Amino acid sequence: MSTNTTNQPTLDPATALDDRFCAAIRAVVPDLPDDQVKAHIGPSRQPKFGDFQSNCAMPIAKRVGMKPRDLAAKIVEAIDVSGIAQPLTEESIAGPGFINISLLPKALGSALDAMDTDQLGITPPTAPKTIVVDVCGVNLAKQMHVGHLRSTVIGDAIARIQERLGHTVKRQSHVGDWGLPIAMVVEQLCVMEDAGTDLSSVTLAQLNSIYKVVQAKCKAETKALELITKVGGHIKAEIELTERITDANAAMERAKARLVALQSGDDRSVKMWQMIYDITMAACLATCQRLHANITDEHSAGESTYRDELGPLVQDLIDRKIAIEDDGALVVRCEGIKEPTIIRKRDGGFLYATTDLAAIKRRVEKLGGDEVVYCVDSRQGLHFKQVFAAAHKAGYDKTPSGKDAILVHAMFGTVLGEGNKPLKSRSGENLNLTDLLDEAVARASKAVAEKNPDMPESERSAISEAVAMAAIKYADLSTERIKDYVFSFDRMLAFEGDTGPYMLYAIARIKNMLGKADEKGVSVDAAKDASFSLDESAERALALMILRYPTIMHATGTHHEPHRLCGYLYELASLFAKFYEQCPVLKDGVEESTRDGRLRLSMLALRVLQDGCDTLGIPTVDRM
RNA sequence: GCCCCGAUAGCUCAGCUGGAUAGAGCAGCGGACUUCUAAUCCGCAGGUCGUAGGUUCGAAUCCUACUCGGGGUGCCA
Repeated sequence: MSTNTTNQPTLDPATALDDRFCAAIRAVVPDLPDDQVKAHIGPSRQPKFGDFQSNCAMPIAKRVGMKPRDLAAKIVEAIDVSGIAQPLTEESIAGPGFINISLLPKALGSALDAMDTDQLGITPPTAPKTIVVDVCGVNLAKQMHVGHLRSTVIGDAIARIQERLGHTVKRQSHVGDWGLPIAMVVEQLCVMEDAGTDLSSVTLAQLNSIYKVVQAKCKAETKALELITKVGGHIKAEIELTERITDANAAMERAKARLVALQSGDDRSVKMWQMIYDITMAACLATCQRLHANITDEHSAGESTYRDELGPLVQDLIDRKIAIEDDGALVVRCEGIKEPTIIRKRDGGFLYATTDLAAIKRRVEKLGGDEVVYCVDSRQGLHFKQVFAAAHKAGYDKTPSGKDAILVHAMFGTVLGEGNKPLKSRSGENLNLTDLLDEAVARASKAVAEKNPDMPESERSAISEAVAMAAIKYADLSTERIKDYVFSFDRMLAFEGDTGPYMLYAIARIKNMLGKADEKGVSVDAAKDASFSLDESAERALALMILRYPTIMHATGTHHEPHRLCGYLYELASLFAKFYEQCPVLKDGVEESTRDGRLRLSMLALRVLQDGCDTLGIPTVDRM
């Protein structure tokens, strides 16, 4: 595949080389089918081999029955790389048939010039798409826990990346705000109010404990009773259990009745529900804001908003014989999936698959999604496989233009703690996200205070907050999302090596340098027109890395894998640190043209780092 | 039982969709701050890429089987 599949002019010299190589291949092997004309251009693994290499000779030679080195020789003879690279010769061919390429310094400079625009080489797509991203997904009356961290942080990053690429993004938070569990809480609050409890200042933490209590209360331990009855002889235990089950059943009945009342719009039930909704969302959206996740009220699309769409949807599926009755339940069967998708229970109730079908329909038909990306836990894998297949069978994935929308489950693994077990609090419950963030900030402020003893308290706390969020978000984003990852404060906030703070440090250093330039009377503005300084190997390495930015951004977007961009930014920051050590900029004795050329290179590196962090949703700081 | 996912240095992770001698960061050892921020940089050491086959010029990467770990699997979400 050519690197330039999106018909966008890319400034990466790799693209230009790609074109020249393809032309040469066509000239040398005219009969080769188009889909096999591939230049296989990539950056060199090692600087001694040059800047780029083409691996095209080996696969093509095999096709046409030539020796790879002979074919490479012919390509080298036929190719015209003038204006881009040093002329290619026999010497450029190495190993089994690699063709090594060194850019002309002039070409490297002009490629950087071309990239030095507001867009940093990422040009708008010729056909922008509308992409719906399912993020966050909190539940009413429940505090956010670590499980929500990934959906929020990764989901927001996926959304930002598509926005950066020039697509229209619509975030949707599928809030769990409907159904029996919520009705249980509503019922309990009604009971409490009847008993004279003042509910005007209830917090989410309190709702969370009420949620747990009512869950336990309604859970009938029928299995335990069966067991005891079977074993026999435990009359007392049997009576106790029977009583508890009777209580639980009664509580369940009241909850079900409350659900019916809520669904039919009963005034008091709805008011109580609204109160729970408001309290939950206020707290959760505040946490999203703290995480620098662009998720607000307007992105909330709770399950409750689909309530009037479920009945007609199910009827539609029945009418078109897509859904069939099976053992009293209504199911959709899809080819290649053993498990049927149940969309209506025997008792007539709908399930989460039903709501998700309605969500796909709305997201494609109403929101105009060409692509819908679900950033949800990998344990939902089968569920989404079923729902996507069912939606396709029903045609709910048809866009207004008649094409099938792309449905993607961008799944992520579990956050693990010590012993590689899912991260829990000491009491064994889900770890509260706010507590986790507070802990990170507490640790960050220690380090910030240590490094900056003279800094005013207000600035210090702002920096601590940003550094902590950057550390947590980078840790979450920088590994392949499908894998489980081990959460460790010590590693994240050691602030050394491959961490969020490393990136922030690189940015702060460049900004500081630019500030120093002003102090020294060196005009940063004037340096913006200087020609890049590219003689030193550290400068070239940094420049070549900068040029890869657009390509990396596209790859990150097509795969919905933020860790690709993280890895790139770390390499870029790392190359800048090397450049910083090896190439003095403002120090005495640096020639003016070199100084300005290095200033300009630093500024461009800064802008790419800043843009990359912004695109990932990682906050940055001016000092640290 | 069936299905999905994972396994790479002591630890935590990359490896750009098949390329040259498998790379980082921690931890360990040794160096570099009167000089643009040492939250940095340089060097040393550390590997049977879970196992066994296969595909080919070439495999951590693709195919098959197995082992171990995680998850899912008809009326919760």
